[in-house]
Amino acid sequence: MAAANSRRVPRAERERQMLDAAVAVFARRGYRAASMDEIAEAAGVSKPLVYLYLNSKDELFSACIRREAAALTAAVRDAVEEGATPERQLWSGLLGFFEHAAVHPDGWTLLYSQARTVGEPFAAEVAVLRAEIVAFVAALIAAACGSRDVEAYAHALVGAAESLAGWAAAAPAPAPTGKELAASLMTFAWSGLSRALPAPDPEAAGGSSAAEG
Amino acid sequence: MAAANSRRVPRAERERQMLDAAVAVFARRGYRAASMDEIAEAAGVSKPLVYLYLNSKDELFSACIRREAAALTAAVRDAVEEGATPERQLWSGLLGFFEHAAVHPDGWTLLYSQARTVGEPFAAEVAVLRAEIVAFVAALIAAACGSRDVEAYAHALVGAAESLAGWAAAAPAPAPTGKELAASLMTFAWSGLSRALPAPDPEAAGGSSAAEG
Amino acid sequence: MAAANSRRVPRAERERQMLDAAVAVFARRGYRAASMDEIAEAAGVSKPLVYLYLNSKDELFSACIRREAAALTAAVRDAVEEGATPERQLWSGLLGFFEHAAVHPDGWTLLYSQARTVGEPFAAEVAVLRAEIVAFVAALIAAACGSRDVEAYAHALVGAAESLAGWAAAAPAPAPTGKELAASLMTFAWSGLSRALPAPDPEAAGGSSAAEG
Amino acid sequence: MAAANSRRVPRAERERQMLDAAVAVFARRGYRAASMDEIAEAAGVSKPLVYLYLNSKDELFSACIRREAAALTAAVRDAVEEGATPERQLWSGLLGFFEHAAVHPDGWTLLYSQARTVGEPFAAEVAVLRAEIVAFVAALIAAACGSRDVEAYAHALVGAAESLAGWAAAAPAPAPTGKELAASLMTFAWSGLSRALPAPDPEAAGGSSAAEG
DNA sequence: TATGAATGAGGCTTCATTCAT
DNA sequence: AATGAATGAAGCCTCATTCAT
Repeated sequence: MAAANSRRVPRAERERQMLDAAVAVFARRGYRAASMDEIAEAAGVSKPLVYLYLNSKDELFSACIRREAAALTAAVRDAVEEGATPERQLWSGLLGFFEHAAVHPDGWTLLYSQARTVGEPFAAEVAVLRAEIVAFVAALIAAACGSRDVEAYAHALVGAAESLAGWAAAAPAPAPTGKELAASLMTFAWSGLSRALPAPDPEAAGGSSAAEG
Repeated sequence: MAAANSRRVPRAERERQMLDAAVAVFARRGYRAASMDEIAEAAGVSKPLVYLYLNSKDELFSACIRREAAALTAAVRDAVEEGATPERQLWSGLLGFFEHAAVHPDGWTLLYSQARTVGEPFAAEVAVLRAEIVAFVAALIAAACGSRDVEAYAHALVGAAESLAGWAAAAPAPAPTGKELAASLMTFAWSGLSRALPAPDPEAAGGSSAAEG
Repeated sequence: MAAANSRRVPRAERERQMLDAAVAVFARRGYRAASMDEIAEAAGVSKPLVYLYLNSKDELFSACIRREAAALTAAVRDAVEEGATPERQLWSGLLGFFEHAAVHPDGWTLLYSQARTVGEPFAAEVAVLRAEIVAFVAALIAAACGSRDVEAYAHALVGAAESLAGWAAAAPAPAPTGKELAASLMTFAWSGLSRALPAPDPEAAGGSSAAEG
Repeated sequence: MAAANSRRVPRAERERQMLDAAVAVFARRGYRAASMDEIAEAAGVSKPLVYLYLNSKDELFSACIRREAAALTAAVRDAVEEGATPERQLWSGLLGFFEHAAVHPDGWTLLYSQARTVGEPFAAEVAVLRAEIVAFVAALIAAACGSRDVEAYAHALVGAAESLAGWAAAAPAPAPTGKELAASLMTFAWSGLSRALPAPDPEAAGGSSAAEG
């Protein structure tokens, strides 16, 4: 009824379809409110098949988290320009993050909103992911500014990025692009952290919003 | 059995007990996973009494949100030094926010983590609260910098504040104080927004005057 | 639908009704094939009430076993004439056993047929009960005959009693009475064990079938 | 995966494998708790093949009962020394029974414990088997003693034999041998039934002649 | 001969909610 | 003001069974 799937699909593809459906439903409803019935229908299969392949609601949710976390970290890792200045690395990482969040809003919501509020053991999985990101950002900040209080700054920056991603996802039609968001956040934060910076060159910083928009 | 409550408590007091219990349970478990049984037991009353006073799980949750939102906005409003400079207003508001969040972790979790992830109609109530805060911050930013992109900056700042509050709540024993958090955030953000600031050391940016006490 | 129970029954009585129904259903269907739906209907209550009072199918089954085991051991213990000769004690115990089994066929079936074939942990509970009975019988045999191989004889005697009880339960209309069964078994076994017995006096032995029938 | 079975096995062999697996699983778990999945895996084949050959769980269980019942009756029939005295016939039949039960514990459990507790129609099949055995024993008793109450005695004797077989199956390491069990039971019962026997020592009662080997 | 893919039906359990006192 | 007794509805999960190859 949901999707006009062809019968007799190989297992790997079915699993992907199920995970797609599950991510969407979990993101929209949350872990508890999502029903396996709804997920199965969204995937276009019967409930027992979901259990045959993914064992339980817990394991299904966990598989969703792991898949989306892997996709997000891969997107950011691939976006970061290795070898560039810390500032430029941060810029490119933010850009990768915002663009991934824009393209995969369900995955983003799953990680950011849902998985963190569900109790253990899921929250722990996401906490690890977030801690890695914070540590990465903290390292960049330390490399660039040698600032004290690096951890607080990193948490603030990550929180700001998350907030902007959520804002953009909920924004009406012409939502801010990833580039605009990254530029805003760099302007907002970076020049504050490295207050010595003379006149933040748009190109060096990754592009100010004025130059890019 | 849960709490050795005396029988025959006046209604207002009983309602407060119930809301206290409900906020704690909702914060810890989330809306769906919280059961009316657990809430009633935590409040030390029978379930029918909870229904007699608060009508339904939905209304109970809504009442929790409203009470905690009112408490949070009151705390911030009371903390803001009216008539001061925008910078100083922001500093004092952040301080009020962090201190309230530290003292009322369940209320903070309820608003920040749980109410936002539950579907409508609750998310809307919290979204309104957040929008008000963002608008207030945006106005301060505009007054101080005349910056374009004010809305993005406001979202970033609010997200940073939320992230720091969550970090502090989860931090081990000597958690950062509200003052430290506010100072970090002001340093991180404010001096970035008004790049012209001469010597943005934490004290100068965070509140140099009598407000420190 | 099942029983025209009056509403609002005190808990203790409701629990008894539920256990009665559960013993009957478990005895007839076995643990796995019995459904909580059928038990609830047989008890004349809704399923949630069964769970409210008895927690789970496992615990319900366990409660049935314990209740029926206690009833059976009490019936046998009360029937045994303490201080009498071993032979007479065995006779009176068998009589108590057969009469209890005849009056409580569901309880008997539950213990003898169903609980033993279900896996752990239930089988262990019944195994303990049976071991106690075998030990009691073995002691009587030893006291009376000083026989070697007492344990094997006790197992044989208990098995014979169980078989006779099952036969009587399944027999058509004029089923053998407890007295007849006990007399048959005493004739069958006792005089074999104490082959020295000269001419088993019906009264001393508890009554031969000819004398009693 | 379960058993490294070679592909393309002839049907008769495959059916035997399946029945072996099914008897083991049914004996261990009971009819309801045994799953076709577990049976198929234990047999080292896929589930559809089990259905192709044996049609349904009911028919599979029925086939198991019939095979094990036939094996048991064949074992007893082959063991009985035709033409010998009733006493000797009973002795040899018991010996055959105990030895078969010891060698085929799963088959024995299936017939004695599981098939009888499952509802119709299986219980009827086993009831027929048991009735035949009881009738055979009753005839021997009648032939030997001319006793009244022959049916009760036969039920008692069969029950005693079953109990001893179960005891031996559950006994620790040096379990009683079939010969020991048969001797105990003959001593216990036979000399009781025919109280006249002069010196019913186990050897005399159990089989004094060449049958001992 | 043999199997990977798939499902309708049903069972255990929990929960928000109400009734009668 | 307060509660013990009770239930309709819904969710997670498993199982016997079949289809298409």
